[in-house]
Amino acid sequence: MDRLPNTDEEAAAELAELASRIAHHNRLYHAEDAPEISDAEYDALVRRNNAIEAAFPHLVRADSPSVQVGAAPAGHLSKVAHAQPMMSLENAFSDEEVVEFVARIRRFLSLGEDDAVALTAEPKIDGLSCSLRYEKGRLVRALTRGDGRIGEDVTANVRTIADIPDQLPEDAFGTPDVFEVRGEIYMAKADFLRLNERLLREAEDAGNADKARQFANPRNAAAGSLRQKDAAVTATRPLRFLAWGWGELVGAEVEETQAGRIGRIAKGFPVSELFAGPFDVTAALDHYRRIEAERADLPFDIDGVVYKVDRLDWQQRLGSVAKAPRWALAHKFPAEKAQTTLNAIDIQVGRTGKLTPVARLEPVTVGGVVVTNATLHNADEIARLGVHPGDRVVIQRAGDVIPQIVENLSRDDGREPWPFPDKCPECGSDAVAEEGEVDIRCTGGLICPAQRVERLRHFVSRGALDIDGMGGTTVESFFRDGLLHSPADIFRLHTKRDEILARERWAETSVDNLLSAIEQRRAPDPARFLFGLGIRHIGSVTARDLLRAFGTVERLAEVASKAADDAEARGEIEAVDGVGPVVAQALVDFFAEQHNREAWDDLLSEVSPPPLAEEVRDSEVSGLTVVFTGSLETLSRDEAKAQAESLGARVSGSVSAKTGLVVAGPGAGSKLKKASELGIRVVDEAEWARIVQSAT
DNA sequence: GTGCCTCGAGTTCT
DNA sequence: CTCGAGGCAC
Repeated sequence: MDRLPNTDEEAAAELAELASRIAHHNRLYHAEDAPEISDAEYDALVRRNNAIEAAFPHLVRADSPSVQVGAAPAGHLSKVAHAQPMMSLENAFSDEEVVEFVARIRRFLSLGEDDAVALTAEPKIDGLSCSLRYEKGRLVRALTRGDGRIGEDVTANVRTIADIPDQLPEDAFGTPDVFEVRGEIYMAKADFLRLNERLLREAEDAGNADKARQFANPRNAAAGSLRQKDAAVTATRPLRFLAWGWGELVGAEVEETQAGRIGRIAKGFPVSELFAGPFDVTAALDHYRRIEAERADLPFDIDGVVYKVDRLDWQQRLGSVAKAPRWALAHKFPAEKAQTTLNAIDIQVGRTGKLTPVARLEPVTVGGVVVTNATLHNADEIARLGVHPGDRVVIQRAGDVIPQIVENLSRDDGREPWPFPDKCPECGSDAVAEEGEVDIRCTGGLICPAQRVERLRHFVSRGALDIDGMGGTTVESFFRDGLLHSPADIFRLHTKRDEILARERWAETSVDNLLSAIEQRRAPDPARFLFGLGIRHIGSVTARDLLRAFGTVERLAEVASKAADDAEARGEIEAVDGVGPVVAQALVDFFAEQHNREAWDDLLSEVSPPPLAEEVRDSEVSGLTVVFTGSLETLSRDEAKAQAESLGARVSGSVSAKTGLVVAGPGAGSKLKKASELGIRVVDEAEWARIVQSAT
């Protein structure tokens, strides 16, 4: 590193420059774009900044990056890509599934009768996964799991956690170039209770006990505490850490087993006392039961047991499927259940007119959160459960989140089934099920205020026009107060500036921001625009496929109108990939409807979606059909597909004589075999990245 | 006609 | 995230 500045002037000037450069790179991370510089270079900037600040403490700027590390502009944390993705785990809910997991591994590795698959087993702590990156033994960055590929930078906050050392102990680790330790940040149950008491006391002292912000459960408390903007607040929160794995390793000593490497990590980090193995399946399941028995007495919340294949070379060979490794499994404890009273069954009307019954429940805590609503899906589900308002029901949170009613304790088949309405509760129109369908829909169409508001919400939603400052709640309240009736009205809101200003919580700046965000959408992406219209069966993917075929929304409308009585036009629509008779009919119906035509013309008098312009770069795969197979490690399927399309290639799911290139990741099977039989070029993910890079 | 696979739609809570 | 329906390949 360069020498430090000698004078205040030099130091101040360099700090100013560093502040602006670091802020610039933070913005790039935040925008989720490919950063311009590597993590190491970024860290060098931050370290340089900190070194100068240490020498010239009186010059620390108000906007200093050291104050803001981990805190990007709007109070959000900056986003950084993981060096190696943090995968999630496949779940199992029964012993049989665990046995099948091992059998699958045996098949995959073609093991003989005598080869035993040894597993480790450890409790799965209910906290936040976090990856700690040590370079040359020093902690340089801590990221949350995020979506697995990109996490949130919580370095400054993590430095306040006592369980996490700043420096890897050299006697156990040496000084590897890169050593990423992964584990769980959590809050112990007792600490959680004390924290809530403290928060309540502090609120009382401040004279607003009723506004005390307490946490619902230890997991939320840990998440809320870690993701603080101000690391000083995190420092006052009792966070803890348990290591369970690792990420990128460069220049580190290599072990042969999971247990071996965890053993070494344990020399620098807390590791669960219940980590055990290697086991055969029977012993692993015994360990599961032991942990389950101790569950209530453990100092922290757990939601299952994780098994991992002990041999690291086997882990390597097994690779991963989609987002989860094949060599690990989370054996979950049975979902927590609770009893409560079904107070009422309300009917919600969705944007397609679907009537969805919702159970309003007497609030009850299940799995750490208070549940008050649960969907009942449709009339069939109500009949299956035989529920009526006033019944006692059993609910559970399935698949970790969404509450569902699993049993009706007051079931009495002598009763008439709950009368599902045959009129829309919002507009009074007939509500009927279409031939062969379970769902009951309001026939009111645009007469129905619920449908109108839901369609407007959909129009501005993130996958559609995505207008900043115009969320679902805003749309709803504007609609209710008559500022908006149809999508086109959004683009006429500028004539109602004073009315909006008169509303609560709308000041000059926010109104101006909203209006300018709306102006930015006068020429919306045509595929998002089409998707936003909410035509049945036309989701985001089909909308884009249609525009690829027709170029502009005007041309699509023309063909769809003609197709009502022109077989040739209909054929043109059905020729689009992924569009069959049902989707084509939905499109035709939409344009045949008078209201829709009027709304369409009105809307197009305000906005002009340009022709679909997909930048197609020339590359060695232009015009070819590409097939992705096996697991992709640095890309999601969607991204890979988007990349291929941006290179003018088509993407297909199966290998045939028409395939031009196969991109195979680990675990590729039959498709890879077929490709080699047909003599098709096969490349790995790294080679694919090169092809994408070299496109012009 | 049968069986994947993909896409659309609806949903809970913080 | 999960379910069901639509599309398409075999």
